[in-house]
Amino acid sequence: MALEHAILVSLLEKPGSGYELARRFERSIGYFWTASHQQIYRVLGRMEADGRLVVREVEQQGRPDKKEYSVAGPGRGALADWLHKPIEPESLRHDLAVKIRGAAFDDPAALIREVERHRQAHRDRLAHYLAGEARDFTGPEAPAPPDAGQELQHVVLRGGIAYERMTIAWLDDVLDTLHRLTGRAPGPAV
Amino acid sequence: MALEHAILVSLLEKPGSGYELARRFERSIGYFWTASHQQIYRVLGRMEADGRLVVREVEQQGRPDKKEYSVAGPGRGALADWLHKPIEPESLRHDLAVKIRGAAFDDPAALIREVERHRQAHRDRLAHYLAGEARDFTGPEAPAPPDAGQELQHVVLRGGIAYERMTIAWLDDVLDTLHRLTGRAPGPAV
DNA sequence: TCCTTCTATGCAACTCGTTGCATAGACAAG
DNA sequence: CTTGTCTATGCAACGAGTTGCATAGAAGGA
Repeated sequence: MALEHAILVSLLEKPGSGYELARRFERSIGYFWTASHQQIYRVLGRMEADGRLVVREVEQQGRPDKKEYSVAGPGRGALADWLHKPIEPESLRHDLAVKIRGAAFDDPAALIREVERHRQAHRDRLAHYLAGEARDFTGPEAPAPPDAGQELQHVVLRGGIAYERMTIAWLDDVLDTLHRLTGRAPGPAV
Repeated sequence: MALEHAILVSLLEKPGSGYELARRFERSIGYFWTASHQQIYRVLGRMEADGRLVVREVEQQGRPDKKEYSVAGPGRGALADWLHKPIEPESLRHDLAVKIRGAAFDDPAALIREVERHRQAHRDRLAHYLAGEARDFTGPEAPAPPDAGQELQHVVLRGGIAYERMTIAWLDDVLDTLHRLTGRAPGPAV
């Protein structure tokens, strides 16, 4: 149930509504965890019922009212418990790799466009991460000296950057392989 | 439902029982997709009911009988459909990153052991992958020249190797950061 | 006026994935 | 002869995650 913990961390960094959390999960938190708004609202409701969060109705001008959540004592305790408990090193779930291996039973050439599309998506993400890094950590606007929270956010972001760079390089390798196979043996190869 | 497709690919590479598939998902297929035996048996049953797989009872000596599954025409068609349909670039789900960011609200030093443990697990996986690569692709026993299927399996494995190397380097970065924070500001830092 | 977009919250139904448990044949060690 | 291990299959219950739909206030444009 790591979504709960990701929400606790995000709300400790800054209280917010379900809608705001959903947007954070599209950017900074989204570097390492994703969630849809339906999931977030459901979990927020449960955590509030369990006493891990407190909610405050906030009236707004020019917008619908919102419910701002923040972390209660038991929520902080639950997060601390989880932080002190070992977790299993996660395993990959990589659809594209399944496709690549499946291409042996279809037309490898047909996969080239798909791989190029993914490569572009990763290039876009990398650019986005680098822009965020410059804005928040390495640029002239960045706070100096950073506190522990910022150091930790930065090292997580560096992980995202390393991941995207590695993935782009690997997709280049995949494209080379597909071109080689296509040149050598056009059409289905089984 | 990529598990279905991963099973189809694996059974096209070589027919097998649920038990055998579960073991493959602990090794070669497991480089990029994981599944427990319960999940596999359930999906195998459904796919057989849907006519995507055919099953054959095989009597064995010195072992319980097994059910050997292989891919039927409709299964191959379903795989081809999926291969030709674009998929979304996957997003990460990285528990450890949640913990690292959460450490700002706890004791960063307490995380060092956990990160070291993960680092060791990734080193072990890397060694395992490299051994597999030498055995199947780059060593003297490897088939030469490889066919398309082997080329594609190899490039996927190279992706796993690149991922592990990247992750180990990143975890070193994380450890440096945690040591720096611990030396500078022992105890909780919020 | 209607349409769209953005903010904001939520339900219902379904599939996917995990956890715990159960069964059972074959074989080896003690 | 019991215990443990490996092979082999499976159910039941639950929690996690996705998809589709619904509602509603505020703002801006056609």
